[in-house]
Amino acid sequence: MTYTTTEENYIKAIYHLEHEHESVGTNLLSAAMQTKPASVTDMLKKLEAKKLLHYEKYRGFRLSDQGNKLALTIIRKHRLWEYFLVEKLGFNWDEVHVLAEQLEHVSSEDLIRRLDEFLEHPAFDPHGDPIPDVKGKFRKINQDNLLGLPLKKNLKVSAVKNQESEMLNLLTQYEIKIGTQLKILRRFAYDGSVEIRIEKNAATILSKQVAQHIYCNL
Amino acid sequence: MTYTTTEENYIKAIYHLEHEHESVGTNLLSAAMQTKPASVTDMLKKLEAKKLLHYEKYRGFRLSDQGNKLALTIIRKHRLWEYFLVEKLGFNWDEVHVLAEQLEHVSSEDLIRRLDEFLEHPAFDPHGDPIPDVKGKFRKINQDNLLGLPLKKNLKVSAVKNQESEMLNLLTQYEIKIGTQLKILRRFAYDGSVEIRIEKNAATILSKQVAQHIYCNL
DNA sequence: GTAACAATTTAGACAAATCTAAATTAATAA
DNA sequence: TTATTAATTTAGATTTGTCTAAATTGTTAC
Repeated sequence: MTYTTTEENYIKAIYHLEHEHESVGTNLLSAAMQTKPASVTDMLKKLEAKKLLHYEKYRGFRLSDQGNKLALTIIRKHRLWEYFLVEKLGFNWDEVHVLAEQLEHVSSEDLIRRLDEFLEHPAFDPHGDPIPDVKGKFRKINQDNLLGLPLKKNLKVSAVKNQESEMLNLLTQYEIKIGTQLKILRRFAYDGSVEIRIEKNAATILSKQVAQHIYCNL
Repeated sequence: MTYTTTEENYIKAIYHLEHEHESVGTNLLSAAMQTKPASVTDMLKKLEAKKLLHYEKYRGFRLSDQGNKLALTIIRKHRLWEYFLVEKLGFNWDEVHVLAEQLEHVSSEDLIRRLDEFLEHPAFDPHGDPIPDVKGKFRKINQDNLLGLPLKKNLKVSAVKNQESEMLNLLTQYEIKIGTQLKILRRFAYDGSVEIRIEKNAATILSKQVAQHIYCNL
């Protein structure tokens, strides 16, 4: 079975939404896909016909096993390409997401197998997200964001869960990247901002919006 | 200006046909694109509107300067990816054409610039075809096929101008690749076949169909 | 329990790239 | 030069993914 780029993008979006929200509906999906709810309904029917999801009209939908598997292979391709772009071609980590969105739809199992080998089977992409293996398995890591982690502990940044250039640029400004050592000094209830010390530098305050996307290992 | 994958494929096909035939028409192009002549006419109008070619109905068409430039950037991308697939990922030269057809449509000047750098500016792809530089310039080489080259001279294979897997497989069988040394012993007028000696091996006879696609430097 | 509202779906239309069948133009051959 | 043939184009339809506007279903507040 082969799938169009659009179909693949829907499947990927549904996968991510299912992991970020406990309930996913037509409206939420249409926002994520930047289309209208009516268009989503049309596509849901098509994806159900292809057995990529379970769907009952007006009641909801969720990925089938097959859909889940497809999502993982797309995510695997995306993250391998991101790793390639940063490690081999020297891109900055904030430039690669858009490119990987194109490359992830190139269809060839053989290509991905060889790319994975060439890159020596990386386990994490440049943003710290785990790369699924051929079977869709990936390392589960215990991580939380700066809003939930304990104070005064030595932490190491393990992931950044927002791929927008503006966000990643800001992090470069703060000198925060994957692997950066930091300590949470305190939280301000008023606006949810977080004071941290990065390595041995002076303390800085991160807004809640920024802090919630920075993850460290427990 | 951005172009759809289909538009790019038309432009690339027209470029190649213009270099292989002195006259290119709707029928020839439709055969190359595996579509019907009527579809070609529709696309010609669209490409003219985008100023990629000059077109007068019933009279003919040819690439404009802009179209020519676009063709060269697509060919550049295609050949760089082929080089990458063979040299870095270890593909055989007969497997890469189809993959490169997908990769060539990934749009990012930056990506190609970096890929070119990573590969250390290769001048020829794995089939011996020259890779255009950023400005669309490429090394002109004096080469001819085994039907036109002189007898009894030491020759070196510089290109194979047929990317079908069956053809390239056959060459592997004969142990012919880019750089192979050979000598033409004689030609048989009856069927156009050519007797050659490859390196120090026993003599073999190649059919006309095969011989015409093997090119050597003069 | 039902009225109001929100979420979702249907109906009908459109652009891109294609098709078939019919019409038109150009080339050629007598 | 004109008739025939070949090449090309037009007309009208189809598929994919999208849209708007209207209808339907489900949920929630009273």
